[in-house]
Amino acid sequence: MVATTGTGEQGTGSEPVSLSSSQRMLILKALSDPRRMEIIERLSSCNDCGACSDMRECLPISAATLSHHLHELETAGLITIEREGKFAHLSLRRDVWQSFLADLGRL
Amino acid sequence: MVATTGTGEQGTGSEPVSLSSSQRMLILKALSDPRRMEIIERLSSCNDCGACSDMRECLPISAATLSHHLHELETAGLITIEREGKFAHLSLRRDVWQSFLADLGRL
DNA sequence: CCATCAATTAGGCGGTTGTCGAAACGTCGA
DNA sequence: TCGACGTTTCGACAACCGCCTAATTGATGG
Repeated sequence: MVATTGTGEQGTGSEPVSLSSSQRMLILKALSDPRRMEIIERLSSCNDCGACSDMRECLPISAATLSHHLHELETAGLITIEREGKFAHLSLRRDVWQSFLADLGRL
Repeated sequence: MVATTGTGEQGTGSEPVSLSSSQRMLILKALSDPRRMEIIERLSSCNDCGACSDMRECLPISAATLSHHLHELETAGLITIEREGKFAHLSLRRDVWQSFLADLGRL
């Protein structure tokens, strides 16, 4: 999906990863939807509180639509979805987020 | 369109402006298209070299399509289009850009 | 005055995308 | 085992979007 740090996975790491321009485009496309942006904001504010169902209580969308949005965010590399039994735990990939911002700042 | 600094217009200023969340969304939508992102990159690298026709030489799109993209970037507040006679001079609004980045970084 | 040129507008075409309901899948508890 | 539940997949539909050509506007110069 997205480049890992190469020095080992660390979940919501904060060290820099390098993003290709197509990955940056994927991220921008992912963020261009209000619902997805709101998901990212929510994940960013609470460190690890994200189960899918928690999101549904806040967003006025069906489960199918939420799943679709989460898939796109995951494809863009912005979030990690850990499946445990029935539940899906979401977390923001802060390393990717930081690299994305650094990328835009370097313009 | 977009909030000015309030202390006077300065074109490609660099002091902070405050963006509403709908303006931020407009910017994200504007950036989610590869062509528009490329326009922003190009404007960012050369300070004031932007006439519409210069852009057309680099982007493989028709004049109508370019005009459409420029209009969206202008609506989002990311660029300024100064019309002088036949020509349109483009410039990146660096103040807006910086505020946008700061906004995302504050997540 | 008219031809030319830069840019915008109008209108339409085709592909993409957000959305949903329904069905399927996998897990957990009774 | 069976039903309930969280999540995903499927199939479809409507809206949106990027793109073009053609027509228009507005300015410049012969």
